[in-house]
Amino acid sequence: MPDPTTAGPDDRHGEESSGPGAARAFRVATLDEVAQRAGVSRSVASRAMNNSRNVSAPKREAVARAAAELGYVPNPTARALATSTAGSVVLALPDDDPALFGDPFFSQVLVGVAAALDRSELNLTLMLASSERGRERLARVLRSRRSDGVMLMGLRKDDPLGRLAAQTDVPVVLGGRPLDADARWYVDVDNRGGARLAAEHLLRSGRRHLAAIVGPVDLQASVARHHGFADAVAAERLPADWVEHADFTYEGGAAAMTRLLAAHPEIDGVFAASDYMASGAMRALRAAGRRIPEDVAVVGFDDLEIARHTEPPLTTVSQPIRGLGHEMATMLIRLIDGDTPTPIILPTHLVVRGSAPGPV
Amino acid sequence: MPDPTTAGPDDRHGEESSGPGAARAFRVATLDEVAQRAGVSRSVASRAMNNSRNVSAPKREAVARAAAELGYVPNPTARALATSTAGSVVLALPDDDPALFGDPFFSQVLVGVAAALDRSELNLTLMLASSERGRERLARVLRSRRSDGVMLMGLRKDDPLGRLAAQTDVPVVLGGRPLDADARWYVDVDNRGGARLAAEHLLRSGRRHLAAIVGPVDLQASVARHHGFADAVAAERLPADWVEHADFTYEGGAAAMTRLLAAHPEIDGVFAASDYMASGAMRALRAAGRRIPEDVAVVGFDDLEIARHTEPPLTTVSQPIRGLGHEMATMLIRLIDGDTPTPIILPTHLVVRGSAPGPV
DNA sequence: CCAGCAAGTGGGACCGCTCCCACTTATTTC
DNA sequence: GAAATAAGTGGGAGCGGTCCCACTTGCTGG
Repeated sequence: MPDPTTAGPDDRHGEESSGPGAARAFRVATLDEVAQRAGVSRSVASRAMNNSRNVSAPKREAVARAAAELGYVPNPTARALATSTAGSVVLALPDDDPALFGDPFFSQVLVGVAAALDRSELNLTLMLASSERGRERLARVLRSRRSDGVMLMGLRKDDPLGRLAAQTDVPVVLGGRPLDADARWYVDVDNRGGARLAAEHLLRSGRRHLAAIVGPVDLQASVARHHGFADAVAAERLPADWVEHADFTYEGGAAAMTRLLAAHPEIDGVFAASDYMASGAMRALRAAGRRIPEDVAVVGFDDLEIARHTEPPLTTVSQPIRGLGHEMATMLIRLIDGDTPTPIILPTHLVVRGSAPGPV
Repeated sequence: MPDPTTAGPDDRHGEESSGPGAARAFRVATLDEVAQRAGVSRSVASRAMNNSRNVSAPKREAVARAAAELGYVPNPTARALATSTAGSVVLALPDDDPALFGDPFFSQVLVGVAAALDRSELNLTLMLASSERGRERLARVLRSRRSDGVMLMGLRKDDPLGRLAAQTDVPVVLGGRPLDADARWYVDVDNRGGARLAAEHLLRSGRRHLAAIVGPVDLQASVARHHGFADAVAAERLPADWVEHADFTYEGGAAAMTRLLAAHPEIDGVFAASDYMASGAMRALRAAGRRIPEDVAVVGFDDLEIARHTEPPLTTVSQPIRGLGHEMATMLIRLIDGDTPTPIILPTHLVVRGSAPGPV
């Protein structure tokens, strides 16, 4: 009866089993071994490890001791198979998006997500899903229950990722709202309100010829910021159509500014829907001989680090980027736990710096 | 004998058991069901799916068809348990490091890693391991074989992460070398050579009073850049000790520059070990009334986007950040496959812009 | 005194896959 | 033509957990 589990006294927990030469195959202890050492059944050991009920104090302690001595670490894969939960969530996003990757935006989201996940036992799997392969992988992961939930960011209009996520039975939390589908669960930033704040600030400081540089039309955040700008300008019965689209990049912002100046030389205030674009716009303004803020005031959006380092420092709309990640993860956890959270809109606020000082 | 596998004809896969609208508890098909539908044993089905040998053409095809019809997706967890491989690797790094998170550095590494992983079947798990909890989690993951390999970045001197990684039997690839331990497998950038390039460029353009702003002493990359600077300056028998330390941030660079100016007003060239610090130094120089590059030339390191947007644009040492991530992942994959790769040092090169033009 | 109950215990059936191995059938080889 | 070899097949034992459930106990209460 060559049963290794009951083999004999020489069966100590395998520090080292001679592998086939290359790598040492360190065999970690299993629950069976812990149970055996503690003199209890595997069931009891399992209950003790998960400290659930129906384990007497002495046995619970014996198991704890045996586990410690053996350096036992539960095998998450086995647990995952048995419970059919993965123990991990995925964060999926396109990797070719300058709005996400051109700056510390993404890193900050990640830090927030990781912080929230840190309290749970969930691991974070990252999927950059812009390539076709990447998409397929995400689809497979979603269908195979390899993950307990998904966070999706940077969704554009008609993004196949959205449809993919809608088809799965795994909880999905969106970062930002999609333009087309209406999502059940999402965390967004008050883009419209923030943009309105920016435009109102310009108006309040006496600017009367406002232009805006906004992002691509297939991003909800972009459209919302555009709306916010228009809200404020229209409220003053000023023309709200001095608007150029760019791609959230520095160069794009500069080019848009140049176009705006050509069309409307009397511009005295600019709202750019990202700090990078604002920064580019400032270069274009300087190149055109305009002084900032004397001739033209500039307000950005994001409050990235760069905003503190432009010359003059950039007045901008601050959004809680880490908070976005944190709330997304928190919402996902609640969803996984069976709760029914409600969508969250995070507040934005204006940070006034030199590029657009307030009314004196 | 109540064997569920041969239970009866009413045992079909539950595709249409739940309504089309409210996707709930969708039971995905198992290999058993595929096998049954294809009229073969599970063994054959398994072989067919993994297209290994010993499957006749007709059966292979039957399995493929059945799998397609059932929308079969293999359960990675079960596979992981059976093969005792995880199917994923982890990228671990501290999340409180401005050198990693203050700029798009980290995102770029990630894109490189993801691109390399995209060719394999490996998933990427991200662990931000600066908190004590995070460290413990990483340790558990390493011991539980939940991961097939680890990439470690941003290791500082005496970092517990290093010891943690050394104790595991899972392959470990380092991004950058640690200062204390000597790593088996790592991918690094030629920091020393790059810094030398920077200093030599300043010298070649006629600068004779060089200072440097370098990073913290517990980072190997930082020390190496310092060395590279010293190499070049010492070769010209010029003083190589006009050096201040900062923390890779803009503010730190500005403060260091101020200190340097106070100590050595005759400075006519500055090497800053990061673009952010260079950018801060430029602000300090302007504040002190120095013209760039007429009075003082400035060279940075990294070639981040910001370098193109400073005024004047920053001459800097370009390093292949995505390449770093890509090579790390590639090396890890080779390690997992049982190969024995050799450490890699990626080349750096100088990008000349306005802040330090070349010799005329 | 025995049914009734709660706490505690361990046997064993899963979870869904891989892979070894005994076995059948077709193809060589001497 | 028998033996050896190759190709194909499916049974079944794991992988390392979870968890249901039948089965002791020790107490309570009628």
